[in-house]
Amino acid sequence: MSCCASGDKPPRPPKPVPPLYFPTRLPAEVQSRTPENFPVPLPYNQRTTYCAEVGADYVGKSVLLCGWVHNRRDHGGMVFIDLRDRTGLVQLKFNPETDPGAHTIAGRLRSEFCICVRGHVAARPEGLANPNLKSGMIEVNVHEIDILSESPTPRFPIEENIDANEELRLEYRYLDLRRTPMQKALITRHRIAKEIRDYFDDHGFYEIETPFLTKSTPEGARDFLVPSRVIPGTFFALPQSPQLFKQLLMMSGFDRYIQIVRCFRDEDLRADRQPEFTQLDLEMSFVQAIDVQNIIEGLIARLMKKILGVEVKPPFPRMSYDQAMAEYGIDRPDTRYDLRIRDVSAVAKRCEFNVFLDALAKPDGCVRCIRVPGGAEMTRKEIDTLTEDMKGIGAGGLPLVKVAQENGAVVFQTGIAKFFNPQTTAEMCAASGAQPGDLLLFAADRVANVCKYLSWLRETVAKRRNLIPANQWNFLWVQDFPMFEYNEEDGRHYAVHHPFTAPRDEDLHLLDTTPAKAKAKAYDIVLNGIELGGGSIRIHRTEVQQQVFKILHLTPEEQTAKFGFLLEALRYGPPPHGGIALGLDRMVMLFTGAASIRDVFSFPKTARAYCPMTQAPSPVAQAQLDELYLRLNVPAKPAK
RNA sequence: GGGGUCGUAGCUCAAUUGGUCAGAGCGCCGCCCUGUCACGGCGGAGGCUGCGGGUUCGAGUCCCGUCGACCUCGCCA
Repeated sequence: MSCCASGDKPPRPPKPVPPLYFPTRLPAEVQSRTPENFPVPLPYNQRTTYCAEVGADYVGKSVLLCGWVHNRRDHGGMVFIDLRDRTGLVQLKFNPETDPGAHTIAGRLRSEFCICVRGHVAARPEGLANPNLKSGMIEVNVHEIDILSESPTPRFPIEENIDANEELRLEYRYLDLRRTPMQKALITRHRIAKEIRDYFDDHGFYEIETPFLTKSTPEGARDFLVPSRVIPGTFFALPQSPQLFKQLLMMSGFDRYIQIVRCFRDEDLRADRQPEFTQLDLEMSFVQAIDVQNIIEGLIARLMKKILGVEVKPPFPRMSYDQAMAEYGIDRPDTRYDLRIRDVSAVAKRCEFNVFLDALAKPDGCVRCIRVPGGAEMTRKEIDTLTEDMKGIGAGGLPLVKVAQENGAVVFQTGIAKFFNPQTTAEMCAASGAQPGDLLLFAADRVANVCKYLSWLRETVAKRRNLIPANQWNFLWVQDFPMFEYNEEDGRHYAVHHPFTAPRDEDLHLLDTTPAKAKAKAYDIVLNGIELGGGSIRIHRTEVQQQVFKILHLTPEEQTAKFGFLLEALRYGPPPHGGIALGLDRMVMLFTGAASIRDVFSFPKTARAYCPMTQAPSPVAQAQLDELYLRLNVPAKPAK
């Protein structure tokens, strides 16, 4: 863009070259001595080392250090500054008697000023070492200082632990990232990524990039769309994953592929979800599930060892999807604690409790429960809170009984105890394994809801009652997922994993007859109840792929329109292949102990996918819309 | 889209049933202080209680709406 309205102006004089350092303004009496004390700016490009690296071996040596003012302790005479960089802190000492010029400037320093100092390193006097600092044995006697840039007081302190509100931290993300825990998280993230690349390089994988501007996928998450300027009325989608590209790379014969790759999904966010996130994506040719699992187990063992110093020993336990759902109510069970789900429908059927009876009358209705050992001690308040929270996730309520002993007989108390007679009480105890002192929590509804409620209860009770052991790393493979899930509302099947997942060989024939019964060659890797990733062996035969598409209600025309390139590629000698994708962000989160995925992103977004720092997303100029042939259709807010 | 928690000084929070309730700690500013490292001492500044309505003699407090943050259900093949 030109800023000149008229063309005939004389050439502007060249702009003065900005000084290499922020001019240090001194009080008059000191400024007059500047040429003497500070003949040239300090050569900040010749840094000796990082702050926390200055140790006993530097004693007596001259050092040049750069960093930020972390803290100032001004005694009127002596001034101490903690200088901070990405390694940590070092104490600077300004002595008015030996270095009056530097001392005067030290008086002007404020938090987060960026400075460069030269001085000599001295061992701290006896008894004055600071054991909390890595460089606490020494200090730097500063002779010269340059203020490279100043800073207003930050809206929140740059400290290890802060409780500033997160929106504010995101608005000033660059300041938040100066904090040690944030730096540690991103540095750990780097180390994990590097370790991953080294590992796969060792195992003969090639990292190959795939497009971000690609084709919208019909199923799965909502796509982020990018309009094409060149072909009006058409759109790219940002990839939800490089799934098809990596399969095509197998067809190209690369045999072993990995990529640490950004993926995009336009869905509502959570504490462990961002709209753009990073996957470790891999694909291998001529493999079965066990081969992919072996590779991943090796990777995880190596990461755990190198990053955390923890030994884990493959192979990891395997669990079928059916078992996971039956015992844990979820396809990613946390096996660090028990609280397993028991089906008690048979006994419930004979209780005069309408909630149970109504549930059992429904199609695939059931009554299941979890037994909380010693849970009878839970207070009324705890139980009421639990009940309220259950309603919050959609349950009608929380039927429960406390198990007690009276005159040598086991009895139920409180809650729905009155619906049990001695006979059903005994049978319920047998079915649930209940002992006196326990609490039984029930859910009665259709299976899907019961699983949802009880898996939530399991996790919540375990957390609230501190049943989760610390420092335990329970890796688990969940496998034998169903191929499809039948949706009653629109009367069709949906892929549980994705439409390219191969059925088990022995279930191939079920695709013709009862596809809902077919199991897939799919596997998820779960750590402590968190899904780290999932993968599958893919379909490499055209006719099977077409059959699966058909079950998914894709007409041959739709198949061609959406996946023609894949079906075509499958004609040209595709190798059997399979792979997996792991959520890198979640992995970093677990390795660093971060509470939120936002803490392992450099610049994350809020729950509304908004960036308080850049204020993205934002409106664009009409001209930009015109260029893309777009017209907005934003509904006005309904007035009330 | 549903449920929950929250919004008061730069930051974190308090303010009894609606009634001297505009408060504290930290931070910030000024002065003093030569061994601090959560330095210390004295003094000071700083507020549209998210925003908009309503009830009331009176609202930070109650009601309605709205905006935003976080958690969660749906959603995320």
